[in-house]
Amino acid sequence: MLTKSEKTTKYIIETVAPIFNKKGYEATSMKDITSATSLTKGAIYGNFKNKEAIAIAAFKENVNVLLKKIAKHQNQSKSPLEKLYLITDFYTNYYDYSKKLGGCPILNIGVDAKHQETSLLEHVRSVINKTQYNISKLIDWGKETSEIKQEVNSQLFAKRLYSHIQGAIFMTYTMDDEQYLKQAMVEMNSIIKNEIEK
Amino acid sequence: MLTKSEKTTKYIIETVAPIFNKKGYEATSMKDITSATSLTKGAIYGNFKNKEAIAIAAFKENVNVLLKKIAKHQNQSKSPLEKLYLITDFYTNYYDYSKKLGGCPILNIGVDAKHQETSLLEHVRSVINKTQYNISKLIDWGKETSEIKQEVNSQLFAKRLYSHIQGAIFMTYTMDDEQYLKQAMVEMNSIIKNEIEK
DNA sequence: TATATAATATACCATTTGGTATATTTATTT
DNA sequence: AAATAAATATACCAAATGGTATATTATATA
Repeated sequence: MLTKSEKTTKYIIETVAPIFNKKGYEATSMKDITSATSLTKGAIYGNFKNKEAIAIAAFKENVNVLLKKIAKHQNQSKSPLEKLYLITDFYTNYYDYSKKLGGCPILNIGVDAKHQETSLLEHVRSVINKTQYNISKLIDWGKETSEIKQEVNSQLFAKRLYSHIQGAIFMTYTMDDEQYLKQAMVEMNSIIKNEIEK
Repeated sequence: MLTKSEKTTKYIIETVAPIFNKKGYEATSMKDITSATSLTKGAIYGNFKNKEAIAIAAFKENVNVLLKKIAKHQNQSKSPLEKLYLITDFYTNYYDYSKKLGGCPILNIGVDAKHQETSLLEHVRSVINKTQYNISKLIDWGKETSEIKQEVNSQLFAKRLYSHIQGAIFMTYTMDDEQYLKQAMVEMNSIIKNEIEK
């Protein structure tokens, strides 16, 4: 069972996560945080060391929610190749979904953290590396099950897919045009079909 | 000839352009601006209405410098198809180049401006639309000169190319890994060769 | 129920924020 | 050179910033 402060901590994180994601680290003020949570500074600083700690917890929360959602989506199939297709399938509808999070945390915090002294950028990089690693392992697994061509460079493809997705997310958000994301996923599907699938 | 205040205005814009690009609108303070320029608030506010006006001027400056550089690069050839290849060629070395500007202004300001009340986002969108329009016109021109396949959807391709480039820029910057950009441009070249070129 | 402890609220702090009114300096014109 | 106009510097403002010390209130333990 959670103690009261653990519950408060959880409540604060979940409440401010979309705010930090939308506005970024510096543009989010303690006033934003106390207003959104209806708590006072005493409650906030009793549960977090400083603003940076809240921002990091908020980013981790967003990423956790997102990665769990993707993992669940991938569970629809047990085949590595199909799981690959389920990634592009997930991102086809990512615009609507990620709006609930306040945007794409990787894109937003990745860009925002570049000029800061926080450790947020390292967290972003870590998430990207882990995600790309998972994709490359999926490819390797597909080679073992003979669904995927042996000659595919799994790490290179993972970077390629990830870069493609992030570009489409940026364009879709900036232009408020979902076609970028939809079209990019159509393109990735045909790349998988033509270049990856055996 | 420039008046004194015109010279000062120009000097301020050129000096603060990379700062706004790096840090974003809210995170750049008037103190940053006065320190960087060694001018006082009197000089700054004598030449600009407010901080927002400086940020917009700074963004326009960065975009102008960038677009002129690309245009010059494209002048190496007079063929529309070759000009297309010169775009990917330009972005192959974009990491080093854009560092001087404080990063990619489209990416940085595009993400940063989303949560603001400034008109910066509209400016970003305008630049993206114009750039994509130029690319699509290049394709159309290539169709006329019979260098490019008639069946290519020029507008769709322009969006696809732009999205690809921006994704690679984001990844290269966030991961500090130029391979994303280099690899993406190799990929785009082969797409042009296989899908666009007659 | 009394006591100890944990959690939250309040009041305050120095510093910084964007912006302005006015004084001073620098250019331009007569 | 004197007068005028333009440009910049100085001094100030109220409001907001992140953070802290302490008071108060809930909660858990004895």
